[in-house]
Amino acid sequence: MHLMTTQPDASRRHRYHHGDCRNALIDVATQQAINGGGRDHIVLREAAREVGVSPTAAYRHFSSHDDLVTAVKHRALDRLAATMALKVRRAGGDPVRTLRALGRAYVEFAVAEPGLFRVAFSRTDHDVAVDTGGPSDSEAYNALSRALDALVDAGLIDTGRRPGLELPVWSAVHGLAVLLIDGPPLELSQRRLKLAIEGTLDMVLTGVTRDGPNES
Amino acid sequence: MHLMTTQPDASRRHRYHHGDCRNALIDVATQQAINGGGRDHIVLREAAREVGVSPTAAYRHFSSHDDLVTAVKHRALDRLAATMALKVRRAGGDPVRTLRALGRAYVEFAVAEPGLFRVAFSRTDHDVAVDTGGPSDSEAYNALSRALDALVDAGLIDTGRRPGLELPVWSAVHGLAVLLIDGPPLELSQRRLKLAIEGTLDMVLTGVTRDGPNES
DNA sequence: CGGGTCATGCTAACACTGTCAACATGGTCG
DNA sequence: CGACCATGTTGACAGTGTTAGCATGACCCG
Repeated sequence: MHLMTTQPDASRRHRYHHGDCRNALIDVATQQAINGGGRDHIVLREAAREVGVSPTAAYRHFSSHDDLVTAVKHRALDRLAATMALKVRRAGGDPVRTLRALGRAYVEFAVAEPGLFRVAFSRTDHDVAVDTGGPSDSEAYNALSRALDALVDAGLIDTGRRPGLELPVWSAVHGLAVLLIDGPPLELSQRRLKLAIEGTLDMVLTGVTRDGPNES
Repeated sequence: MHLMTTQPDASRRHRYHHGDCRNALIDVATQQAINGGGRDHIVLREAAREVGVSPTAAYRHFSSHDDLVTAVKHRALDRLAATMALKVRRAGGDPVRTLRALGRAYVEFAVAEPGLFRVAFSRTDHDVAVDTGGPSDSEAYNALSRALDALVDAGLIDTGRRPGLELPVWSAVHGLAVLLIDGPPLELSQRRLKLAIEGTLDMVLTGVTRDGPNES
């Protein structure tokens, strides 16, 4: 079967007998998540088959199926952070526009790549086992923190209210993303989708910068 | 095997040969979701085994595995709506307290029953196939709508801003719930959890009742 | 009252999946 | 050159969703 000549033959990148099978597997697993729309659609055996490798070969690179989806999960989180960083760079220094760009990129990513977004926030056994560091390990979370700090510096957020503000803001944006892709069918037109996003961002910014009726 | 006497014997409810096997299956499937913490842990064969029935018997009541989890999903949504309705009744007529009670009940349910909450908002093939009616089919959503209307009536929300306000508010609460049970490990103490919930509700109420810096 | 029909169960089987144990083999390096 | 180790492979096992075909009890109608 293996028609491998003795020559090293570095030109061909299509044999994984000492090409990186690991990344190849993550690639197709990622594609499975994208096409299928979730983590249940990433199936180890099919991925191995597509890579052209035996099912058990995957176990040289991943300790379990769950380990593979964890790899995809981190890749998905990276892509999310990357697109957010890109949009933020285009916001010009203004803190309000920065926060809005952050949130907009977040939910637009979810809508554009629901499969990736779902596995990015899917529970993996790996997470519950080893103590995954808190949210500050996420570059997206840190970007949010910096944006809020900038709003304080700009005098738009009262310093006393600043602590613990990340979670409410993140919640609003994350919730919108999740509801749009997994909630009840809202059948939003492109226009109404935009309105929902901007409306949510309005609520967040107002809620964070102003004072309101705080009777519990 | 079937030691069924000819007498109707209505007293015994423990045989499912003409007891309702369907509800029995939903019961143990629901328990699977609760114990396992998600929809992947609800497995048809094991449920049938536990009910004391052959695997294929389930197919007399559910067209597929997915159909079973859809049943559990609706049960979960009902329970969520029920606990919300309970808490709202205790809020006394005040519209602000009502909205807060609504949100609090929502995320407290998610934290108390993560398994049920996850399947309540998990994508099922059944949903994508038949056109499940919009969110107004959900009693919880309608309760939110009424609470917002009450805030308008109380003069706390400008009438012009009222339309489309359900989604942002729901997003904030839903996002918090999801992040608490599936997001990065925040290791919140009971006290900090309370603060996160109330802080989010503060943001929502302020954002909804006040006016803010709306540069897009 | 008796016989047929239909809902509801059962068994056997298929195609898959994740996972493990045991074996093979190529490249690397002392 | 020869041993080692990373990386593959084959074969098997348990468990899953799902289908086809068969059995039988309960109920209804003539």
